[in-house]
Amino acid sequence: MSGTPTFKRLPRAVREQQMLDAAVRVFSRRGFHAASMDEIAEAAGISKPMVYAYLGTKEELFVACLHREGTRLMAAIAGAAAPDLPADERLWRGLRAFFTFVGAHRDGWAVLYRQARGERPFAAEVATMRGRLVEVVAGMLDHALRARGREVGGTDLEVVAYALVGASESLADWLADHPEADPEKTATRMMNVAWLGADQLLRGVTWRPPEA
Amino acid sequence: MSGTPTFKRLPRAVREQQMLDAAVRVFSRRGFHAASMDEIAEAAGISKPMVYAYLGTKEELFVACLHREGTRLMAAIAGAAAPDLPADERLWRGLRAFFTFVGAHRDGWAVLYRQARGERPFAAEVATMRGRLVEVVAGMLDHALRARGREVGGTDLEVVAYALVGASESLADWLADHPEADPEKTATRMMNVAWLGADQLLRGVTWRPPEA
DNA sequence: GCGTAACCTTACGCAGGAGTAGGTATGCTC
DNA sequence: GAGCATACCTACTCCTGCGTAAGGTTACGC
Repeated sequence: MSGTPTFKRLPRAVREQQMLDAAVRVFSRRGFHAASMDEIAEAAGISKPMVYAYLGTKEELFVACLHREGTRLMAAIAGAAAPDLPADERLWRGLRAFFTFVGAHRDGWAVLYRQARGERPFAAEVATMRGRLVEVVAGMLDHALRARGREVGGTDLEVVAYALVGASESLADWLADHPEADPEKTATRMMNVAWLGADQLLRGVTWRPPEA
Repeated sequence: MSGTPTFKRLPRAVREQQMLDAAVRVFSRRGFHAASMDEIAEAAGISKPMVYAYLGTKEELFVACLHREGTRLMAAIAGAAAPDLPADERLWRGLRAFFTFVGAHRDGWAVLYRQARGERPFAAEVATMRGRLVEVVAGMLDHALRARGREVGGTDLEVVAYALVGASESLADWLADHPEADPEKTATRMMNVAWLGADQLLRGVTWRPPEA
């Protein structure tokens, strides 16, 4: 029987990556629960027991996806935003790397941001990653503040950083749904909002609620 | 058999609200798929067939939750941000209403923001709601711009509005996880970031990427 | 050339959970 | 107080999809 000449045999490392690719694609569209292991196996061009043999249960497979995509994303950002640059330059490079990455890995982004957030066992994983990002941004702001001889409460700083990260994520999500949009231009827009606001804050300008 | 004297009979409208309350609570914790109709029924103090009789299938039940919580949220914001106020005042009141609502309806927020986003059939629903919000914010910015004799491209405006909404959502999510945090204070922090940045933009200040 | 290990398959067991059938109790109307 | 509609229940059916058992096939070392 040589109708379909039984696909080539491949070394484990290669197959694992193929499986992860397929899993990310399927998870991104269907979500964790609605995705079936059969569909993932088929998308990977392999049979189901192979997936179990190499990557473990469905949950472990999802975590593996999360780790791979998350690590790649963080590496892209960290690689771009060298710590010895001035704050605005660092922010700019980080943002550009971020949006470029999302533009080039829409599925991975969808898994990280849309699917993993709500599902009980995975949310913590993502939260930790975001936490590291927030810390970096907050550290950047703090550094810039001290350079200007000013100081701001830790929580305030953290919350501002959180807002900036959130805005970026949100724009990234917009980008993921608009394939025609330019990542670099999106990064510029984000930079406009983020930096102009942050810059004001750094100068000591603040807004206060009306007394009424 | 009067061990548990079979709970009181209640009119349909009341039971429906109890069921929705329970559903929102369960969906917010477990997500759409992981939540079981049995658990929801039990949380509502009722048996499963009643849920089907009143609210329909699981999917319809989820949509009903989405609608109720979404409508409440939008009403809270719209009721606070009267269109005849100056832009900053409007933004401030809208934000305050938003964060107050989220602080008081954490479960509803979790369903809207964490659970409904990824799941295929529901994401569109939420996207539409967010779209309306973005439009309102963009309209506000546009109005403020014209009042200062300036004008900005539609896409630019929309993207900035999107970023502001995203940052707010993100902070709201932070708030949902920090019961001790004060909604009003969070709103003030958000206003600081949003308005200072927006204000700069309105004045025509922009940031440009370095030529390098 | 032959054992052995790694790669890969078909075919199944089994659990959990969506949705329903069919029946019971309670209040409301006249 | 008979009849009817509405509120409510227990106890099923059936399907989907996770995870596995048991067996075939290709490469590689010696």
